[in-house]
Amino acid sequence: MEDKLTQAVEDYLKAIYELSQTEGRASTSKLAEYLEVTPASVTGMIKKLASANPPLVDYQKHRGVVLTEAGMNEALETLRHHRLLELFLHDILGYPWDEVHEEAERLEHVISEKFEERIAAVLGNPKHDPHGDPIPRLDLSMPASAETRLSDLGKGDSGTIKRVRDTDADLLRHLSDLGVTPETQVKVVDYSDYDKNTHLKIKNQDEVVVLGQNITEQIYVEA
Amino acid sequence: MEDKLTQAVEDYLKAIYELSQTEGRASTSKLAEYLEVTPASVTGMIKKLASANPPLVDYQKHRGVVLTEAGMNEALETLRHHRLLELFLHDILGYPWDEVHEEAERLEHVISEKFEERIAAVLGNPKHDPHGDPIPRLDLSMPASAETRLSDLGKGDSGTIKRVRDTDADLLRHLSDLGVTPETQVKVVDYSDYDKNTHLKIKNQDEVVVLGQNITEQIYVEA
DNA sequence: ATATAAATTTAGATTAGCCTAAAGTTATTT
DNA sequence: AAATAACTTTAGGCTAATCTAAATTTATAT
Repeated sequence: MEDKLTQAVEDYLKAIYELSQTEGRASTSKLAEYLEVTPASVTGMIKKLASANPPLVDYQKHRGVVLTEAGMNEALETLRHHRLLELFLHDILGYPWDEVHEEAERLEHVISEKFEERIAAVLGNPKHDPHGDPIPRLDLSMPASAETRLSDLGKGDSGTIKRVRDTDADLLRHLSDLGVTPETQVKVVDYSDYDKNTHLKIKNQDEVVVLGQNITEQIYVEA
Repeated sequence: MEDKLTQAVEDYLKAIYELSQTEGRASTSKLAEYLEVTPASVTGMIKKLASANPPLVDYQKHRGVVLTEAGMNEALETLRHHRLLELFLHDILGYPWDEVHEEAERLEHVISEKFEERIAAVLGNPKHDPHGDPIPRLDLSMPASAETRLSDLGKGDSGTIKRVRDTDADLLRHLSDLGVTPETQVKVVDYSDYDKNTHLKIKNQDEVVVLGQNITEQIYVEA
């Protein structure tokens, strides 16, 4: 029962975790899309996860899956690896913001607990990765993190950028160019109901930047 | 033809490289022993390597394999990853001498060229790993390294430890305890023809240590 | 030169994770 | 409540890398 998990299993658990954040449960098709495999492959893997010992997911046919306690722990462990690695690549090895995700995606499955422990120490047991995502602690509890989306702010509201979803490297590069990175203070100077565009004044910068809703929904702030 | 190699293929090429160092060629059974798989598995993989495009080994039935130019380049590339990682784990993350090999063994297959480039830069383009093994350069040429074995020294000879074979963690721990590590200066104070034991005086140390031939053959010195 | 031992190869299975195509289930619309 | 659309599962295959067991080849010793 205590066999080491394969990389594919770790990826599935992480994906189920991510999708459950917004959806509550993870459907076969959403998982297939997220992992870029066919739905049939997902069904196959889900069955394995559900009949593992201990079971890693609760599975009801045609109704998708939810992580069990055991599955959640594995997902958080992998997530801790991933986010520590992202920060390590950025802070210690000088990777740019938008390149850390891809490299961490491969390394996370391969590093030992010792490696995890060492980079956590070198980084000073950090709470957030370079995109502002919270890093699960050693006991797998989660540090608090901003839940207000930039898209929720109205005209005149101010806040500090805390977090940007990290899956799209192009978007990260774009935001970095515009100066929209964690800890930046911003103010919504205008909002257009017609095209859902947010006009943003960035502290210490003259130009006002305009962001579409698809982008402002990916950015979290603290008022 | 330009597909990325699998981890197993990289391991085979590296093993063939290592065995070829001492044997000139790599036999099926030696490879099987080295890689801890059955000879049948080796035969299967060897056929694949030989019929790859471009071929990675020259294969003659019942006569073992030799690396081709292409195979040699892949082997050296993986070796560069491995040895850079060992030094990185030791110098930057504070791993003890005897634990770097195992971790590097897994990471070497997964890091990108960027990661390689970054750690090489952080380490200052080093020529040797923590065991004294030479690190292939970016162009895959090899820095010079000591070729005289400690077992070749006679009574009264002195030298500086330069290199210890890195595959056996217990041995490394043992030598570390005894104070036999790279750059240490030593003198052979006695040699027993009967039991092939070397009696070694270590600079700045009172006790004389006794090493069997199986060990002194794994250690390289510079006169 | 024949028998035996050692090394190697062949043949056939196994496992993990993926695929396509067909069949079945659930949800939505009229 | 029937038809259609959307989603999910089943069934059967594929590839990579391994295994065991049997067959073959090479080397060694009488």
